[in-house]
Amino acid sequence: MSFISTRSRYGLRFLIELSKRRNEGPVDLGSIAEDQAIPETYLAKLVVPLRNAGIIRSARGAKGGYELSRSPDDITVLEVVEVLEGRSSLLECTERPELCARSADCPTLPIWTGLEKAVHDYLKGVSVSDAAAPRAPDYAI
Amino acid sequence: MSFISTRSRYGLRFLIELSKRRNEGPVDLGSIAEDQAIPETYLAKLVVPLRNAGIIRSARGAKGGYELSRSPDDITVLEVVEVLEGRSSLLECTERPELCARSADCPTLPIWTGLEKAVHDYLKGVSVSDAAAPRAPDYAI
DNA sequence: TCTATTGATACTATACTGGTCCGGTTAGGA
DNA sequence: TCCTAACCGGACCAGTATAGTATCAATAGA
Repeated sequence: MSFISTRSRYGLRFLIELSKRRNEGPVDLGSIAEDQAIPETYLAKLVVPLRNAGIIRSARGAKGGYELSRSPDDITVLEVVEVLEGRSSLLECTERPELCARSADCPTLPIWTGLEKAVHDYLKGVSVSDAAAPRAPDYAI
Repeated sequence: MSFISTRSRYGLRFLIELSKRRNEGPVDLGSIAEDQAIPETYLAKLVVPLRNAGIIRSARGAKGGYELSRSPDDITVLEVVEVLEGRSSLLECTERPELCARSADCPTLPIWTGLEKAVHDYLKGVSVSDAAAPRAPDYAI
């Protein structure tokens, strides 16, 4: 549907689970997939970019699984979204203005750039540990 | 690609043109399509929801065309985006939480709701006349 | 009536989303 | 050592959205 697809949404829920189960050692994908009701094979694919980005680390073999490789305080939702959506931007125009011949004097460009910044600032201000917190914090409505 | 597709982008540029050519009478689609370098047949489709929403009005026949039916101060970019993207939300979860069985205690829902609000507030604060202004106003970077 | 212009509908190519499937690799434990 | 739980990687697929194109009808001015 959009900028925030199931990739980000599932991925974030996965990371929240990992943060709740810290110091249990590696958590296997299947158990998270099951209790988050996310198709395991699909989740398995989301996990790849998260690992490549250094957000989680994996352990292979029996008793293997995944764990956060950093404190959940240090993982912003912005980073998760960028990694999982594979782009940092809502719009090509703001990310690569050179692709648009009109960008130099496009009257709408500053609007989209401003929107981008609003989104960016908001997402950067929320971390995985905020998300995992039991009570609704101040980023909520 | 996303929440802000060519529909919103073309549509907004179209409205900005109309606002610049106010009191010329109805402006024909072809001339705007040409100088904005937007495929005319595509733009013709975007114009329909804008008319239905009461943002523009049309005149048929020779010397026909389109004009803003309100002051460009009274048309927010939020309205344009909502009308042209056909939804008000980046996410199903925030728009129709009842569709998701988990929404009641989904830890990520407040995050997406907050993001939604940030986007909404920003877009509501910019009008077509702001966009048409020659100098970059304060909504810009 | 001729012609410019909107209005409405149907069609299409391409890419993205949200998956599934399957064979292979790694490593812990009996 | 061998079994098996778990990760790894790639191919594949159906459905939907995006960005158009094409065609024809309706309307109004000259």
